[in-house]
Amino acid sequence: MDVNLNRRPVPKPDMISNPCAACSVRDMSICSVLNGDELREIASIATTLEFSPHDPIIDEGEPAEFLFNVTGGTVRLYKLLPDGRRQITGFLCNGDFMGIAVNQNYAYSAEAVDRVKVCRFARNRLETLLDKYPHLEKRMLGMASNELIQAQDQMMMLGRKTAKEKIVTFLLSLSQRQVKVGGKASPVALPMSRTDIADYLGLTTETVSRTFSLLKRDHAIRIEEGGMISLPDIDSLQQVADGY
Amino acid sequence: MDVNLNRRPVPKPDMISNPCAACSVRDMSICSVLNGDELREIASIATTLEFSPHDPIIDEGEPAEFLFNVTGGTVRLYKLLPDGRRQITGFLCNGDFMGIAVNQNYAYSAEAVDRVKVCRFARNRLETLLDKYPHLEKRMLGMASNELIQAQDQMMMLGRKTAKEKIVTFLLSLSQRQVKVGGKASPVALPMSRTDIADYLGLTTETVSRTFSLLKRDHAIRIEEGGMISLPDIDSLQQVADGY
DNA sequence: CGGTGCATTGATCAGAATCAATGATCGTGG
DNA sequence: CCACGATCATTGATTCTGATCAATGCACCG
Repeated sequence: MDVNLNRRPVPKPDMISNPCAACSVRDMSICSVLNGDELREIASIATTLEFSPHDPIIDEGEPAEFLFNVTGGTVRLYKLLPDGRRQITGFLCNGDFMGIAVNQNYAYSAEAVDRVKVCRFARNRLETLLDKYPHLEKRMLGMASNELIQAQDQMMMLGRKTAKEKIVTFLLSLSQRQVKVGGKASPVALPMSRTDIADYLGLTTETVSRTFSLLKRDHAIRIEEGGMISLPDIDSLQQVADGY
Repeated sequence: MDVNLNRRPVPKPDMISNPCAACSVRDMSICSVLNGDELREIASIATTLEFSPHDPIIDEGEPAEFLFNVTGGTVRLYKLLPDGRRQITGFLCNGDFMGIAVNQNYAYSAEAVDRVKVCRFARNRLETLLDKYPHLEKRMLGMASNELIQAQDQMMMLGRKTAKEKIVTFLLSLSQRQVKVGGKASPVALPMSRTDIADYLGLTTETVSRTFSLLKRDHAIRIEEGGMISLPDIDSLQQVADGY
């Protein structure tokens, strides 16, 4: 997913005067509701950062000083129990906003899955902007609503679906996400490890692996070059995911 | 949707001029940020309704015409799979807002657990008010944030906790809720059935029942008059809930 | 080449589900 | 007022899904 390994892109002229205007994920992010001047203003409080795989981005419990917009790569959000059990609450990518669910302190941790680019805002300065631009605040509320809906689907998955249903639901959600950002539905990229998938679905790595093997055997999925997974019959997978 | 079975309550005098000012849950609800005039205004677009146990309040998939504030009783939010498996995504009570996680259509269903009172707003009229009063919108965003944090805790519970940990976590959350609305921590009221608890925790009724028996045997909980559950040692229960 | 980390596969186990029966509670009507 | 039925909760016996324990395979990299 945009693994820009070595060099960073050479800034184009318009990126210097108004970098956010040239942002590739602007349409999907909170920034989609901002006009040119507003974009310039938000650019002035934004810092772009890059993270390597496994780098921590935020730590649960720390003061919530910053909010983030993911502009490249994949981020995992997770919580830990004292004995080390981990629940990944979501994978974020292009355009996703990180830090809505925050009071004084972060309620979860975040790490880079692959090479990640983010846009970072100081919390208090972003809040000033929110006060100034109610339509930005409205946009945030809209994004929070969507996250809540997703969270409920996730609860259904964790509480009531079988291992097979979970895996298929997961693959379909990745597929839909790819479509939403303008990609193809079928060969799905899996940047995260089996352990990550397990901790997201409430399973173990072994069960994830076995379930993949099962789906392969039944020709419900096929492994392509570079670990991409193709979904030959999305409709029938959707039936499986919904428990029919 | 509007299943107001018999009669509605007789309004008291102050409820007529400004019913919301007298609302017992105002401090906890979205309305806490509104002043006298604003309260009068929101009152003008609000309808109070009552529901009996098991009455449907909203239906997943229906157009999201209304939003609600719970002012009494307990509401269960849930989603269903086609084969009938149910996941309860939350129990709402006094002061909770219902409908943040809503686009054009409701993303979940809601039913009355016991006798429920709500304040109902037409969605479009409430949105007009949100545009007019940015601090109300800010309040909504704050409530949405809190719901997201809760949702993440819920995911951790569903995905990674054992049956015993789930039940104890659940009891403690009820206890904390009681404290938040000004009640006592220890004898906890359980208005919902074992089946509801099971569908909330991703368990079966039998497992819920067995786990209660286990906790009773170990003197971790005690059943009081009227089905109230007392928690003799909240600190040690907290240890269990956190998986130590 | 050998090491390290990740994925797969196998064997066994355990926690919770399922199937089944009994018990408690409550509302209703005789 | 009691008896009956309905609903819900509890308990027991058994099954089964997914976890755990363990070994092997595979790819990447110094």
